[in-house]
Amino acid sequence: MEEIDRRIVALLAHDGRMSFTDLARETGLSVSAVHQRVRRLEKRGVIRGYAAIVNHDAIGLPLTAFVSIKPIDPAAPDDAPDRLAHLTAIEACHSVAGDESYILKVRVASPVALEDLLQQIRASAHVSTRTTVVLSTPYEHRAPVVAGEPVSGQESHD
Amino acid sequence: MEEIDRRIVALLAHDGRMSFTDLARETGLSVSAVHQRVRRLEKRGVIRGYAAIVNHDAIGLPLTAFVSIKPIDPAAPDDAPDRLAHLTAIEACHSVAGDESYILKVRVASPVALEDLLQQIRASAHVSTRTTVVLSTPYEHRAPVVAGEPVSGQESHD
DNA sequence: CTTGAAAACTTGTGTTC
DNA sequence: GAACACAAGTTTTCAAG
Repeated sequence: MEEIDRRIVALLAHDGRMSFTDLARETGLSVSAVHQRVRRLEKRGVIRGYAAIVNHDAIGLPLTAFVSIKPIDPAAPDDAPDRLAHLTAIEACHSVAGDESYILKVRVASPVALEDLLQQIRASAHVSTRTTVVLSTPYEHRAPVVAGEPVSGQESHD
Repeated sequence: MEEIDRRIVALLAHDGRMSFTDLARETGLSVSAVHQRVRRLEKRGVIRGYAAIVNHDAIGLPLTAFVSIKPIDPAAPDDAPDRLAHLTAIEACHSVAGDESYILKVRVASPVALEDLLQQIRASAHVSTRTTVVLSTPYEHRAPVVAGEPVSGQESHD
C-alpha cells in the first residue's frame, strides 16, 4: 500500500463521513480517483466498514468491563467465540497469550446486568471469568497512525 | 432518548456512512426529519463522531496488546493518561478497578516496536507494565444494542 | 488518472400539524 | 416542538478516453 492510500485511510479513520470531495482536496487527486481508491481499499478489506462512535452513557450502557475467560476443561474443544457471539453485550473478543484464553470487552446497563451477563458467559462457553470494571475512559478509538504521519513510539531503529 | 433516536443510533453504529435517505426509509420519517435528529444527536454528544474501521494487518500494525500499568510511586499525582497521550500507538486508555490503575490497548508493527513502546510508556508515566499479547481477534467493534432491538444478556429482571 | 454527465444525496426554507 | 414537502446546490457514481 502506498502513500496516498495510507493518507486516505488515515483521513477516513479520523472522519468516517468525510466526503470524496474533501478527500480529493486533501490528497490532491481528482474526486473520481479518490473514489476509485476508496472502493478498492474497501474491496481489499483494508477498510472493513464505517461506524458511528457512540456515547455509551447516553444510550443506557454506562458500565464497561473487561472479562478474561479460561476454559473449565482445558481438554475440551475451544469454540468460546462462537458460543458467545449471541451475547450482544460483548463488543469484542480477543484471543490472548497468557494465563487466560480470551479477553472480552463488554458494555452493560448496570452492575446487575453485568452479573447476569457473567452467568450467561460462564454457562454458554463453560468457562471461568475474571472481570475488571472500567471506572472511566480518558480516551478511546484513537485513529491509527498509518505511516507518513508524525509517528510516536513505533519506529524501528535498525 | 426515545425509540426513533435509538433506531438511528443503532443504524449509524452499524453503518456510519448510511445516507439520510436510507435512514429515512428505515425509520419511516421524512429525510428532513432524520437529518434534524442526527444533527441533534451529534450536538448532544450521543454520536461522538464517525470512523472507518481499519484492518490493522493491512496498514502495518499487525500486533495488538493490552498493557496494564501501575504507578511506581502510588503517592505521586496520577496524570498517566496525559503523559501517555502523545504515544499514538495507544488506541485506548481505560481507568480500571483492581490491582492496576489503567488498561491500555496498543497497536504496533512488531515485537521490537512493542518493546520500544513499553519502555516509552514506563519512562513517560513512571509506571510498571504488564502486557497481554493478542493472538487473534474473532470479533471487535460490534455495534451496541441500543434497546428496542432484540436484546441478549443485559435485560433487567425486576 | 481524468473528464463529464446523470442520478442521488444534503441541507435550507417555508408550511402544517 | 416536530415533521413534512419542495428545491437549489453538492456529491456520488459510472462510463469512456
